[in-house]
Amino acid sequence: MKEAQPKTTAATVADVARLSGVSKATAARVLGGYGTVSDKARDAVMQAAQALGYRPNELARSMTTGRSGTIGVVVGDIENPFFGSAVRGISDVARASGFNVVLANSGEDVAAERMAIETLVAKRVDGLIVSPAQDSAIGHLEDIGHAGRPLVLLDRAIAALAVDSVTADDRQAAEAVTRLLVEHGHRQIAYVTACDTPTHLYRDTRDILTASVRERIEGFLQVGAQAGIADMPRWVRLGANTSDAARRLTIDLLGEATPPSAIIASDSLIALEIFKIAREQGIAMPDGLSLVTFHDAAWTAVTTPPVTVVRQPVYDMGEAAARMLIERLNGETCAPRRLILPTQLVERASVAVPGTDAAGPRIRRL
Amino acid sequence: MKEAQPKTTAATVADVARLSGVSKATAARVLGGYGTVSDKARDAVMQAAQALGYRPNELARSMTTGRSGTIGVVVGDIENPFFGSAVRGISDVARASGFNVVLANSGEDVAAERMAIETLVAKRVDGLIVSPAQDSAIGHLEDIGHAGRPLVLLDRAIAALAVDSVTADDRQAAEAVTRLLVEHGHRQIAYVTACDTPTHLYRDTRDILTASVRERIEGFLQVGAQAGIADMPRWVRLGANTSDAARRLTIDLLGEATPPSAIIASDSLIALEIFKIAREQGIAMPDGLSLVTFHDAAWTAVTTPPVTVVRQPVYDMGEAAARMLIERLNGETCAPRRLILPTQLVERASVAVPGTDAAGPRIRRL
DNA sequence: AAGCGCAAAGAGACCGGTCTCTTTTAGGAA
DNA sequence: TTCCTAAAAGAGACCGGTCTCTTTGCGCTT
Repeated sequence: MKEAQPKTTAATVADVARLSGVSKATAARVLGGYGTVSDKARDAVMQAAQALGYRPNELARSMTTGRSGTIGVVVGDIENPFFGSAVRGISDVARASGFNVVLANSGEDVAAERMAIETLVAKRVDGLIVSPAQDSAIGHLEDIGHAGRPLVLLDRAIAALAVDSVTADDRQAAEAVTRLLVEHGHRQIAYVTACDTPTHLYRDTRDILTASVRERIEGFLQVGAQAGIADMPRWVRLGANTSDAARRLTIDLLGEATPPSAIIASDSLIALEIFKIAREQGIAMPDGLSLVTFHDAAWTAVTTPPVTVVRQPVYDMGEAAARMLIERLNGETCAPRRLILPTQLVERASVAVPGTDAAGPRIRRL
Repeated sequence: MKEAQPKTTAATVADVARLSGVSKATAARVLGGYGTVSDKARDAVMQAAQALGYRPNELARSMTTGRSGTIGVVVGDIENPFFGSAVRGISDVARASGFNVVLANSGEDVAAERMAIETLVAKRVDGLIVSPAQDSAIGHLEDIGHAGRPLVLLDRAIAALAVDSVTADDRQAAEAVTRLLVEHGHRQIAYVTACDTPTHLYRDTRDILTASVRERIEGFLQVGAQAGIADMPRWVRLGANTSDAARRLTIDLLGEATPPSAIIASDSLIALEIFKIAREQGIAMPDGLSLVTFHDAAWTAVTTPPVTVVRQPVYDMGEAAARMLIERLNGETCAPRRLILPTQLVERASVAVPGTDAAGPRIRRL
């Protein structure tokens, strides 16, 4: 048994070169797959590499080439199936193009997001895909550009930032949802979101720092106002960013003097909590309470009643973001593209005319 | 405006040293936070770094130190909420200890898994956490050890591999679930899993290459046999690895001459499909069909009826895996630890005595 | 005043690749 | 046979940090 390979330290090109009796440069050419080498030399090098169990050091490679073959992704919460799908879309495209994905969780916290981005840039990822927690503090996002790395915003565009973005048509979707409820006769419609302000209170759409949510609330308010509903802003509820918070908030909401007859949930995690509470409190759905949620999570089709949802093309959004980023990495220099993908209102059975037993007139809307 | 910073290329320690009038070594000491430096020098260097917008190159740093501050994670499918939670657990612990997470998807394909691991090792991650798709081909897993990186197996242990692992007590859980069903009077109990063999047919537990699933099936078969149910193996169904496949398989299963009166789903994605089909076909649950699933996915509490599940401490498993890995990185050299976390049978209302209207006798089991 | 010890700073090798530039070798044309 | 050209191989700088080893400078002892 002559397996006596030094094991103390991994084999390098220099080691392989020495064993195969060629120069370091030639060995590097073979192992790195560039330049021209004779068949004879190639064979010798390959054999030596095999014998030594040579594994390239991608770190060293990246340092000289300046490319790491890695894209950084910063999302709010991977546990949220919304981001789960998006990340899957990203990583499928990435892999197909030979890129790796480094994932970081921001927990929707700007400070954490800033740190994550700093680390990723320091690690020399080739580019980044970020779902920015807020669109007010954008210094750290601009830094990405300064560092010469392309950035693609996912799910949340930022007007002040001239970079590629992929979002769903949140505004339009919110309008459609609100209109659907209004047309069913609802006048007390609440909008519940994980998004928050320092005061936990809603006063102005300018206080909402998450772009997608702001758009939705604007659409919600506008359609409500158009329908002649007074004091729409009072129906906006912020801070449902954990299941506990969502719970407490919903219970308070339903216990108010004039509770809502319909709730719009800003994500499927919130919708789930609302669903649970309605069930616990014996509120019949949709008669006692109508519910619509953003994000067509898998479970929404399977409840009783199944939930009417805004279907966002989440996986596709991830794919598109990755594709745009990789185009930039391949030298694309066109003006920033703001891709807005259409959504789909999937009517199931969680919306009814308030206070009736029947599911009410089936009104088709897109 | 004297912002004329060269912008062509990022500032390096050498640049900072030059501007601040100290040696490269001193500048490096300040910027790298090691060695001893005078306050005067420190100030000068910091100021220069500020002026030049210096950002450390983590790549170069990793190359000399040999540590990248990164842990690699390879899972079957991030879109599966099971892995979503686990990854969240991993990344929370990682971040708290100053590590980054590089995520790779294997799609439960060994070849993809091998490639992912190879890349991660080449990128010099400090250690890996892997959910191995199969426990037959383990060469690429052994290579991780050869490369001097610790490995922790997540959710699926491999007897032949002497490394740390974190799993749920799958065997025990499967036994409890099967016993629950048997005690309710079920004799036709099917087990549906995403796991597959080349023939798509189940013949022997040795054909099952995913450790956790094998354990479960063994427990399932044993309890069934003990209860005197003949030909248990015929109830094992493989290959429900996409929602389409799960669908087709379930439809076939329910259409057989003697359909099952109860189904055990190996993961929540499969359970969801089964639920959908039952609803479509007008099969009342639990009277017409009992259902139990592994993984306490959020939605299982909210359906009608809510689903009886095996609660696995998924987030905790991720946390534990990360913790064990980091211990190894900090020099822990004890014998491989095989951590098996207990599960919990959460009885809800999807299990009943077959063919009755009532939910049957409520039998407590753990 | 000489000697000692330690903090602070500098010089330069090193990590493991890539890549430019130079030198050697081989093959074909004149 | 000589010359020219292109392919193949080699030498060594370089990427941007870390780190060892050496030198310098200062305060303190005796």
